[in-house]
Amino acid sequence: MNIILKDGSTRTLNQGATGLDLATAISKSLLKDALVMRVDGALLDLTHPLHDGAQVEIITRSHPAALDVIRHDVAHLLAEAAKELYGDDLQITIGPAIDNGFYYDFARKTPFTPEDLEKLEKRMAEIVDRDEPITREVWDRDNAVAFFKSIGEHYKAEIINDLPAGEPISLYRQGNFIDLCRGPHAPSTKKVGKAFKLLKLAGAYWRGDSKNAMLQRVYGTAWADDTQLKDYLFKLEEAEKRDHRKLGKEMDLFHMQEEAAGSVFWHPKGWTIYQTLKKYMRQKLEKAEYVEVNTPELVDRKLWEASGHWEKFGQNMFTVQAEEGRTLAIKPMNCPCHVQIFKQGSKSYRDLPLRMGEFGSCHRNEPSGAMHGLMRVRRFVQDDAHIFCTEDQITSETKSFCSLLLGIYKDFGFNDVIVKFSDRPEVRAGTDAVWDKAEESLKKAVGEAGLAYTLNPGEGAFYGPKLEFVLRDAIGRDWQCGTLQVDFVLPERLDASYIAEDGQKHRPVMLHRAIFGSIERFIGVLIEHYAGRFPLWLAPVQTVITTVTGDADAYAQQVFEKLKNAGIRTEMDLRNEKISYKIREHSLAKVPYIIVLGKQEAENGTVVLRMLGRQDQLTLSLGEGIDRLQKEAQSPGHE
RNA sequence: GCCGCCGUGGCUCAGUGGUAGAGCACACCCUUGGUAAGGGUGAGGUCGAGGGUUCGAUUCUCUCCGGCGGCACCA
Repeated sequence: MNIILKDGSTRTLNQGATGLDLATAISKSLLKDALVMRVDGALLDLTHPLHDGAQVEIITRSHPAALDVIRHDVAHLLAEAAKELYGDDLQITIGPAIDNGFYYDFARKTPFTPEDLEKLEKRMAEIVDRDEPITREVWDRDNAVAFFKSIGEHYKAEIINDLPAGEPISLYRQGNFIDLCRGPHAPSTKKVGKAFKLLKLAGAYWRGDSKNAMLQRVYGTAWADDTQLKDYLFKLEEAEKRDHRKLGKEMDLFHMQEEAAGSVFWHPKGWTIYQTLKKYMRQKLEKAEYVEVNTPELVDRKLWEASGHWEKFGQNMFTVQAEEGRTLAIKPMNCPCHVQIFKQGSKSYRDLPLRMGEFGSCHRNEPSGAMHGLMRVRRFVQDDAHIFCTEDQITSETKSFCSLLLGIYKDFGFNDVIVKFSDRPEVRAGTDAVWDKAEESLKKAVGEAGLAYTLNPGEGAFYGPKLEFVLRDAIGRDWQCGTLQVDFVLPERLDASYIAEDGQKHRPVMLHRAIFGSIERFIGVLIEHYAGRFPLWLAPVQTVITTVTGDADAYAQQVFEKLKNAGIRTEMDLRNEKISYKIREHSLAKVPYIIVLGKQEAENGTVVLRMLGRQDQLTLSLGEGIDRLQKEAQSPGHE
């Protein structure tokens, strides 16, 4: 029979030949590196028989498609090792490949310990050395269920029972270990290699449902070779160094404490960043013709009942008992209040689109386990705004919002932005007809804005579909920050209207939108993105003036006053310490410019600018120095 | 909220069934030194909170609170 290879050439093989036979026929080195193969577009085991006319690509370990196979293989190594070590007390469940690695969920009464991870890892390496052949078998469904039940693997039996009828039940065997699995897998455990590492233990619900039993999940990473593994582990270390919780403490930006779990105590330096960002955003919004408002934080539950929040999200709202049994809720979002402002006086179509922004303080009672530094808090401020517009204006408003957002992200060096489109969730307000309309308008608008998007089914807000804007930071991690949500429901529920050209009352559409998302979270992202080394315009302390000896103190005082008057955020360090000591300290504090002054500078009226992390320095006249700093300290897009 | 781990001076961490240590930071003194740690002395902790076991608990145990890693959640 004839096999067509990737380069278009053909090979003639005997009837019934497998991928292994093909690889053997091509070259020894290919056979050595081959893991699986792609036949007519589908990944298969190399042991799978080929058919005449098949298009075949052998996937070697360096192939991009190999990583998932390797990770899946390693998950099986882990399961085999776990069965061998803890078999009496342990059931296997599922173990897929994920980004950068894999996990395996086990049901076991005894909790795993970190020492268990070491033991498991060792055993996995032994299994690789054993070079156990990995073979595929197709079983009859009932036999498979009975088999897994007989060996005490009830989770596996349940999975098989739930597989759609007609789906072949394939089992993979390696050594004494047998697992239900779709495959494909490498031909033997030796081929999987040892570029893996077990990383952490965690709990995870069976089938991802919090009503189900809690399983023990073991996470690991796996790669094609040791270099890739090392690179990844290095990257993890890098990410840890950038952790905003660690840097926030080191740089004295903010702190949290248990008396206010989930809320931030902003220190002067952190608050400077916060205010700078807010000021920057205000400028941008003003230019984009938004108006800014401010609304109450305590609002009667009646309004939340009317808006639908009480029913859908009441559990996450903090409430306060006011006099006479009146219940107030601390606002979890600003939209109902904005509708109240919109409703004051009568609105004409001429008033639309009305873009209403607020840096409103919101509280949400997040579950205790959800909190995470600045990234997930109970009290935060959004750069929130609601655009009241007509249906016809959805497209143009979405387009201009997208361009505003992309421009702003660019100012922070976020040039990679992914857009996700989330459509109707199961729990929702509004009729299907309204949802059809909302989803359709939003899709059209994104298309016209020229943005590609991926679909995020069922993830929309309860009142409407949404766009989520995900940015990629300096070390390649994704953060969801911006959002735009189309809402036909809230104006209806809260009875907002405007008078259209026909003289009749019409419902406006609301677009809920944010660019930073929560300012708290955005600062967290920025700290990690910049690794604490903020650009000058954001740096809480822009320069520190420090002297070589006390002789220059008087001159330093002059420079300090001038810089302050020029609006530069400056600190002075006249301590009786060696200059290298002071430079080290301020460098570690990530101050962008250290200004070193000594006798020479005092005599010549100059300043020496030392940029963070650089050895070379700039000697300028005081005037030039101030000009330079002032220019660089302006926020992007400043006029 | 769920599973596991953790909670010791301002910070990072060690340690023990007989009420505690290190480094850095801090204070004072000496040192006036030109680009990433000069030296000395000193002060500082009811060992997360509350019960229990014990002659005695920071240490063992339970409950609670908070943090960390995930899961679930995320308007």
